[in-house]
Amino acid sequence: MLMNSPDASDSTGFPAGEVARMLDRLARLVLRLNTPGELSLTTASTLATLDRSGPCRLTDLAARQGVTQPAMTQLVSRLQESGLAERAADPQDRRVVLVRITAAGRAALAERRRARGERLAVLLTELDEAERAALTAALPAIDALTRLLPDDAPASPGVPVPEPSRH
Amino acid sequence: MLMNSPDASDSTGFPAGEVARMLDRLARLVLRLNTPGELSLTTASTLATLDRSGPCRLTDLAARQGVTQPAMTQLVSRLQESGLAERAADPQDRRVVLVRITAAGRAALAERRRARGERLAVLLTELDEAERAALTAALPAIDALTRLLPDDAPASPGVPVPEPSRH
DNA sequence: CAACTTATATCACCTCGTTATGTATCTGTC
DNA sequence: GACAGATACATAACGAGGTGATATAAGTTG
Repeated sequence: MLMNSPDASDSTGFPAGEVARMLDRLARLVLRLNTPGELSLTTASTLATLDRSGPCRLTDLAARQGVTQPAMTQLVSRLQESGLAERAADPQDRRVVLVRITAAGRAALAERRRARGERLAVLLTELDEAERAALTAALPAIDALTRLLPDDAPASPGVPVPEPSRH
Repeated sequence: MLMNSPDASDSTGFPAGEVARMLDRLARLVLRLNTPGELSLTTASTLATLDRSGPCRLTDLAARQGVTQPAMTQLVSRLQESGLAERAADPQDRRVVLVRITAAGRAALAERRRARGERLAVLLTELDEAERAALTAALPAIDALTRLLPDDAPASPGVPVPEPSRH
C-alpha cells in the first residue's frame, strides 16, 4: 500500500504524494484528539505563540498563525472574554493592540498539553517499540518542517519579527 | 529545545507531551497547506473512504470520520450538490442511505492529492537528506497510529464494517 | 495640512461542527 | 398483526472559526 502510488517520487526521489496523504490522516487524528470544550488547535497555537514570544501585535499574530486579521481580531476577543489573554496599548503607536497571555491562559495551555499528552500516550502504547522509535527519530524533521511556513518562525527572543512588507 | 520539557517520559519512557505538541504544529501546517476553494480535510477524508471502501451507509461514514451523524448528513448534501458523491437507496432497508463517490469525486480527489503533493514537495526540498529519511522511516508508524482510533479502520474489501453496537 | 498608509474593528457571509428533535422504517413480542 | 421500541436519516438552532469588503482612527509624508 506504500508502493503502488503513481507519484512514487519527485525530483528529490521522494514520495511527496504518499507523505502528504499520511500527513492528512495524521492531521485528522490530531483534530479528533480534541475533547468537547477543550481549546481548539488555532486557539492553543495562538496562546503558545504568545507564551513563547511575549506580547505581540494582533496583525503579527494573524500572520504567524496564517489567518486573516479579522479572524485574529475575533479570536483575541474570545480569548479576552474567557480571560486567557488581554489587549494592551502600545505607547509608541496608539493604533496597535498588543496581545498578551494571562496567567489563566498559561494555566489553560499547560492543562491542555497535559491532557493531550496523556491521551496520546495511551495511543502510543499500542505501537511497538520500533514504531515509537521511528516516530521519535522523526521529531526533529517535523520540527524543521513546521518552521518552513512564512511568518511561522518561533521568533527567538530579541528579534521581534522583521515583518517583510506583505502588501 | 527538545530536552527541557517537564514531562520527559511516561510509563513507556516516551515523551508523549513533546510528541503531542509537535503533532499539533504539524496539524496546523497541514491545515495551512489548504488553498481557498480546495476540498477541506474532512471532505477529502470522507471521499477517500468512499473511494477505498465503496458505497457506505451515512451513519457508518460518520462513525469512521469521527463526526456526528448530522454533520455527515450536511457533508453528504454538500458533496451531492457539487456532484462529488451521490445518495442511493438500499433495497434491503428503506431507511438507509448508501453514499457513493462519483467519477467527478474521484477526479477531485486525485487533483487534490496532486496539488498538495506538489506543495509539500516544495517544502520537503528545504529539509536535508537525513530529515527526509527520518520522515520516510516514520511513515509506517504514522500509518499504524492513525488506525488506532475507533471506527477508523480502512475496512478491507469484503468486510463491510461489522458495526459493534454503539448504543 | 492634505493625502497616503497602516492597525484594528466591523459586517455579511460560508463551512463545519455540535445538541436536540422529528419522521420514516424496521423488529420483536404479545 | 398491531403496538412499542429501536434505528437511520433529516432538520433546526446554534457556536466557533474562517473569508473578503469596508469603516475608523492614527501615524507618515509631500
